[in-house]
Amino acid sequence: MLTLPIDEPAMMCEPRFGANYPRETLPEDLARDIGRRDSMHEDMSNSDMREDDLLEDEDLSLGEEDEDEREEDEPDANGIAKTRGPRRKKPSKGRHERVKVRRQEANARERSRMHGLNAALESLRKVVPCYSKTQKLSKIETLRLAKNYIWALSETLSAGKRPDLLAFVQTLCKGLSQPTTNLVAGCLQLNARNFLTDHNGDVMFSARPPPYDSMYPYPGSEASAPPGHSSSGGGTADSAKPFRHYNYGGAAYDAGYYENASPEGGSPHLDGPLSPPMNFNGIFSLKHHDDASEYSKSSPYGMRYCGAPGRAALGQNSMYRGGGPEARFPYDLHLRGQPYQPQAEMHGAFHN
DNA sequence: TAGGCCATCTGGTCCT
DNA sequence: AGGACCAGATGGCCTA
Repeated sequence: MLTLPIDEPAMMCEPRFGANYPRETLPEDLARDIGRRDSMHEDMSNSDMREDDLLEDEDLSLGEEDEDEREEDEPDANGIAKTRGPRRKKPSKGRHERVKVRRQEANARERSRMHGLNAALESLRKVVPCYSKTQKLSKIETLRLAKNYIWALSETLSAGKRPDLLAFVQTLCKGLSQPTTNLVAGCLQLNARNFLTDHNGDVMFSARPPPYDSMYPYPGSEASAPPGHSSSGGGTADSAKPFRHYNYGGAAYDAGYYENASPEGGSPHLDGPLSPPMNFNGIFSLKHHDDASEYSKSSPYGMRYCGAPGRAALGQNSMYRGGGPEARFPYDLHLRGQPYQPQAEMHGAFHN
């Protein structure tokens, strides 16, 4: 046989994770993954090795010395030595090995890069609403939700007044898939059917969230509506329609609070020197709570945003405390010279 | 079984 | 030359 063993350590492992990617310095999961990949690499490399076989056939016909710099003219189809034009260098075995090693190193770098990207994405998952280890948001949904979250929080600051809960959640769910929308709604103990879409795909309000209404009824609301049964609140035919995700193009916002453009329309206008409110929403403080298990334990949805320890979900600072529809958000803004703790408040509202 | 999601490989491009 | 980044291709896994 002309081929080398494809699982030859010197061929497959040593160059691949040599100077640049020592296996022992890799993250644990990456090293494990690489180990798995190495074990899988036999069949994965088969195509390469078939190609390698052909190349090595040529190489063997050329001999062992490096032929990269050979100057002899190769005869053309008529047997006449070509003296002009670009000469096609046959890859020598040494050159081919170097190419292969570089390719393997590039693959390892690319894997590492993608793992870093995924790690960053995972950290992003932890600071947007509805983090769950068991039901992870997809990459695209994580990015969309993060964008909506930033936008909604920015709106909260720029508006300078209490936002409407449903409008906030609707903003969060803009453009998200239905499962993700349901997830967000579930995190906040909302029923997704409460923000319905009309036949144009625009989100419409049909009812207040029954769980909150039943616990903290608004004046005149149907306090007897059973929690979790949204259709009983609205009672309309629309309320029975399956929830569809937000339509980006024609978003129907709560006119009172989200009167600006959609998240797709760019950052909301801010009067301050910085466009987005920086370091506002407790995201950074969340870094101290990387262990989401403690949150998920107490959550009926297995998520950390429902009933975090040490915080009364529906207590004094709850967004659902009494009052009218304007009093449904958990915090007051103290914009001028007053102590202002929006981080903790927003954290409590959406990271409980 | 189709579709969604994901990890990985791979070749190209750009930059240092 | 080599690394970072990107996008296309591919195959595996999972779910409706």
